[in-house]
Amino acid sequence: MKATIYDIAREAGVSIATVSKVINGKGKISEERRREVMAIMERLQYQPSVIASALTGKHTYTIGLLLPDLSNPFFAEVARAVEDRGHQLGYSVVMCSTDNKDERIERYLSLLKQQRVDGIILATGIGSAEQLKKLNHAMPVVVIGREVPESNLPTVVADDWGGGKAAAEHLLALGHRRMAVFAERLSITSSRERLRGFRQAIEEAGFTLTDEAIVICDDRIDDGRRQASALLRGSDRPTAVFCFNDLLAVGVLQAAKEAGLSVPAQLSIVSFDNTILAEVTDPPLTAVAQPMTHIGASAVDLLLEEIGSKPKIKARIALPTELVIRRSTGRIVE
Amino acid sequence: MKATIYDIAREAGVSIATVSKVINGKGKISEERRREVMAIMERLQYQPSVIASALTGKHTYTIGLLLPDLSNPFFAEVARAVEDRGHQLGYSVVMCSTDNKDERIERYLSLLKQQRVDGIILATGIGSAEQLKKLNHAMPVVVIGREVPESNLPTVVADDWGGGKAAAEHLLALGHRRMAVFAERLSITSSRERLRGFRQAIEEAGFTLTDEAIVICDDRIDDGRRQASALLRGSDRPTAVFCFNDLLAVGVLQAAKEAGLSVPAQLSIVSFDNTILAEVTDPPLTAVAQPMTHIGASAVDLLLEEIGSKPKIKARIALPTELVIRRSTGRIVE
DNA sequence: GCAGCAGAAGTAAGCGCTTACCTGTATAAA
DNA sequence: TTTATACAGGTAAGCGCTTACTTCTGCTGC
Repeated sequence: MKATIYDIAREAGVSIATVSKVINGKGKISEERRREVMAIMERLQYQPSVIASALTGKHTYTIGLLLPDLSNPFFAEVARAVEDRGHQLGYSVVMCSTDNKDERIERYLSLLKQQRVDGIILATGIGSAEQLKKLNHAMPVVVIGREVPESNLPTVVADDWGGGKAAAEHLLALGHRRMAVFAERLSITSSRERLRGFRQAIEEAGFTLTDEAIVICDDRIDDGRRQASALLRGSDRPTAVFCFNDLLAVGVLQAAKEAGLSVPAQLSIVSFDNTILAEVTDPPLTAVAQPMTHIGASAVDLLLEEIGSKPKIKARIALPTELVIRRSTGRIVE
Repeated sequence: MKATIYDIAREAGVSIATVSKVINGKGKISEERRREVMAIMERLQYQPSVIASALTGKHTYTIGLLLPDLSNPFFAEVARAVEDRGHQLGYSVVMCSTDNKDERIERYLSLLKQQRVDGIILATGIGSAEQLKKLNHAMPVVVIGREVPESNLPTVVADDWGGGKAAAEHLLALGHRRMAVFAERLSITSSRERLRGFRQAIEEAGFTLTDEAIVICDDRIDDGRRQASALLRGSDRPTAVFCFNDLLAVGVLQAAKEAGLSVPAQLSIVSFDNTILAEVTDPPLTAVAQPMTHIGASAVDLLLEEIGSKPKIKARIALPTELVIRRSTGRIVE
């Protein structure tokens, strides 16, 4: 029913080796034969089987993308970029939303191995450097958005430190002194870097950021809101908060409104990521923009390099962030 | 380097057929042997090659999902659901953002065929019923969110008609009479159904919806905003608008604010989809909710049924929508 | 006029599995 | 004891490709 290389060969009166060669542009084939064969492939709507060719030890032209959640706009955007760049280069990409759960990660990894994907892009928290090394021993891996200290894996990250710093400087320039930070788990390097940059700018300005001012949240709107509600209730509430992603920022914004605080007159909010959410709230969010498209595309490029080349130059790409000033930040109006 | 079925067989002192049988739970194998073999697979970290088994004429355990854009929250949500259900059933899913461009659709389809995916879920506009039939001739297809009149393909849709009707009834109950509709291309059935439901409710109430009140937009915030700006400028502007998705609704909301109109006091907005965007705007949007998770999961179920069974019962699933009332709708305040 | 060679094509051995079919053995039926 | 029979397992033929190697022509160059 479906044409195979044999059908093409028979129809063209040549051997399957010849057909294979014209498909892959290898070996010496006369221009004449090449045309004939191509014409027949066209006529029979022949689609070479990636499956079969993969079995011969080559590539499957498939890569896996592990991320926490596809329905999170940040990751959706990155995923879109990975997909685009991948397809552009002839690769399919298999998406895996892990919810950051070890069990799911295990399952997906196993599935991807069975599918013999050519490599994996990890944008999700995976256990130890140890595990990662083991994984990388099995197949090429590129890590997005996180440094894995001792793993020496190719990585693409945003300039988290610089982003944190820029956020602080912006807020300082507006006269803010009492600030809070809403962070996801500080176990991941990107969060720590954002915090480090933020704190450094504050200290350089001669102020301090106490540990109490750091709130750890789940990566969800409602958790941001819940925790912000508590924080904003106090009389020594901050005049500005820096959120480590848009979801948290939305939560904080909602809490502020519920508490009757006007943004930015009484509370300034700086977010991180700059997904579509930042444009849609009211006021729209000042945010440290991550180059999501760039991140995704770079990860693919790195991965394919890894897949293709022997010399394994473990690259680490850091992409610049950019502070996008919108209306959620301003001077305090007494 | 990577263990194969031969390695397992050798190690266990059995034939590869036996190993294959224990892997797939077929044939008669003594409990004892089974355990032995399993233990060895465990020890050698054996991962059977889906590639190889696919070649034997079975499944690749991969399905393709074609959608317009992964970074659109609506589709991201559906994609997440498809992915979840798919993985749950042992399938990988390959995402393809088509931007609704024929050229991209073609490329993806060809890629998916070469990858020999077991089936395809189509959530994107594809040309004619003709093309679809041809595609379905090549492999199982399930269509999401659209009826394809003469194709007789398994389909999962939301109750668009009911959603449109509910939107109108809500607005009518609030006293609105001059209403506009912001729609994506009316060439797709779901848009037409929403419109039909909306119009029907209006007519049943004894009013009419003129063609001038129907604005066709691209599926983007800025296009919604641009067109809304023009519409809201007139003195005979509507008091309520019904948008066919959240992106358009956000655009309309932004335009309203720019025009100095307060929502809902001077303009009510009902959206469709109920993605995260609807919760995040200010005011949050009253919206006809689509059961995105349910849609995605059902599509997978339908597809796997299609893949597995001979008798081909072409199902058509219509899932209920639900009006979620938030603060973007209300009575006109003179 | 012939060795040497490059160009063009074919041969056949796998890649890692599944499966139809065959074999050998212990048990039940005759 | 002989024969049928279910069990447990093995044999080997592919699935649709790639590729190292071989073969056959027709030229070059001396």
